[in-house]
Amino acid sequence: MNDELNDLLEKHGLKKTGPRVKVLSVLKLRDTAASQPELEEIIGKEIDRVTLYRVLTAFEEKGIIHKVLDMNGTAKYAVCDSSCTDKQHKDEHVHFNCTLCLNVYCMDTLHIPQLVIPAGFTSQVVNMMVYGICDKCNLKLKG
Amino acid sequence: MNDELNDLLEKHGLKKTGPRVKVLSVLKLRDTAASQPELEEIIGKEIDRVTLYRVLTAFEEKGIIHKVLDMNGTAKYAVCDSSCTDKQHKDEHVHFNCTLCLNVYCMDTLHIPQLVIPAGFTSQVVNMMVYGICDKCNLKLKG
DNA sequence: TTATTTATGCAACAAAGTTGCATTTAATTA
DNA sequence: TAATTAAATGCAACTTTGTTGCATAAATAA
Repeated sequence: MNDELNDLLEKHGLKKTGPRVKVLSVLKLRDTAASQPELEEIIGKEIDRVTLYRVLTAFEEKGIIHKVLDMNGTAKYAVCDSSCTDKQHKDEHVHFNCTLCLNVYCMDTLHIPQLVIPAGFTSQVVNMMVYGICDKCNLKLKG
Repeated sequence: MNDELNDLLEKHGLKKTGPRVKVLSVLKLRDTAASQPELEEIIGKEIDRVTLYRVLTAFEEKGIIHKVLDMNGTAKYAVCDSSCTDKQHKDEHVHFNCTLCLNVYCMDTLHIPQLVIPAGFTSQVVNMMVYGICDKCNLKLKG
């Protein structure tokens, strides 16, 4: 696993530092996107708050992770599909934000429908977020 | 115009207060969504910061306006279609966030495509945001 | 192994949003 | 119309998320 992380960092031209390897390993293991405050809680004070923000920003710029805003406007990050680069993010999938547990899921299989936008406007990126109850919370409610 | 605003407040069971009429009149005249900080700048210190937040929250709960998050995670508000109520928001249209002027437009004519979401998940609201260059900024760039 | 570039940690700051409480105002009722 | 009451406002203080500047430390290159 550590080799994989090192390769990923190297491939994107990032130095292999403690904080970067740690953050990347945490994100890789999750099935939901994580915010800086969440990572801070998971990792603890071994990594500085500001470093977390900078690591996340660096990863995003290099196309290792992508950013999604949750329903509160908090930035959450998830590991990108391996085809992402610093030139182009291929995160054009739908995201799901659970209104109970607040988790954000990448719906990798759901890709965003094409839109015809009005003349005069130019589209760069399209974002689609479904708010609702996730599978785990639904189980808790019904079960 | 003032009659119209009063009617709107009354219809939704809200007292007609100075701050509410003022905020509603400002929002009605705009073609882009406004955040609390923007409203604060437009209106000035005649209305308290906290009151602005509370007025916006009240309007949203009653279905007079709807909330959209811009690319920075800041909440922006726009007047709803008249068919909105506190029970159901009919703001299922696409929003456009200009990456230059940061304005958020309601694309009232573009409605959000239907999605089939995975089993186990329950959808409540769907949000679709297009990021790009708006018509006015495109004119400035090309003209 | 040293030099150089880059990343980290710390402190301080900034913006957006929230909470508690006293005061004022709008609507109600007498 | 005046008194009552419920709700809205203003103010102060606070919280959370995110940013900036700068000195120190660590990773790669020479």
